[in-house]
Amino acid sequence: MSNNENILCDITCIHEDIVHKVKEASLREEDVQNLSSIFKAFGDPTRLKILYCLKQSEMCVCDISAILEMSQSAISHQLRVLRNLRLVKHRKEGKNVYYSLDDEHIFKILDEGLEHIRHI
Amino acid sequence: MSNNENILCDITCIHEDIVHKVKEASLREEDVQNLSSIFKAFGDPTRLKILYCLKQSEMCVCDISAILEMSQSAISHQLRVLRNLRLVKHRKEGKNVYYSLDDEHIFKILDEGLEHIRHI
DNA sequence: ATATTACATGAATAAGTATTCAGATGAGGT
DNA sequence: ACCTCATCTGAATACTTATTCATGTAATAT
Repeated sequence: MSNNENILCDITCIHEDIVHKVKEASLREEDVQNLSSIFKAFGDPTRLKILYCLKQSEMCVCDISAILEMSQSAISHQLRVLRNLRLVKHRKEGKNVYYSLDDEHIFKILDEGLEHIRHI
Repeated sequence: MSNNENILCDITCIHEDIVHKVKEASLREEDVQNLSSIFKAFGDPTRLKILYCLKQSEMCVCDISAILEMSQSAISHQLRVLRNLRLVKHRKEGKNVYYSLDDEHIFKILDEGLEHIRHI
């Protein structure tokens, strides 16, 4: 190490070559934020259940709140989060609002996750 | 609807057939908890960066803290979270502890997510 | 033995977040 | 016009969590 590339953390055991290479290949901060936001959305049990419901069928808010046995307000708040992240889309029909998954990728991410836990 | 399957929420617009069918096909609560825990782990920027580093190479704690320019303690705390969820494994060698991704699935989930945000 | 290094850990604090409650909006029916 | 129903929304609260700080531990070097 010897020379001090590391002003912030005074740790001396650094494997310079690896550190340098991996640091070069870092994700852009913007991508990290976007990506972690999406995973965070999947990371709440309620939202995960909602997404899993919508994976099976388009549905209105009251359907979801009936299935999950939770208040309509709680579901609505969570749907807003999912909407803002463009994980779900909605369509108005009379008094009802129908939600569905926005993208095939959402399917895949869900399935990949499910396959993982089955595998443990 | 007429009959009251819905004691918890007194909403009356339920599409009984869909609700019934989707409720049958629900994930087990245990699976939901496990799966959301894993996604939640991916949902923190720091942890996501750590995982992305380890995707490229096995690494010791101080390497990671150098790359992310964060305190060794912060990294260590997060590594514990990842360890508890079995997303990373570790190997001791002298004073150093080397971390790496535990499973091919972790790769895939990361990549699937990345592909998603590239696609927006 | 003593000092140093790499890492782990408990406690504390600050920031974030999920749900509830109360109320608002907007569409339909009477 | 009035009421009901489906949904949304802001505020409040209770809970979770990420980082820091201080300290502990185990391995190595002197």
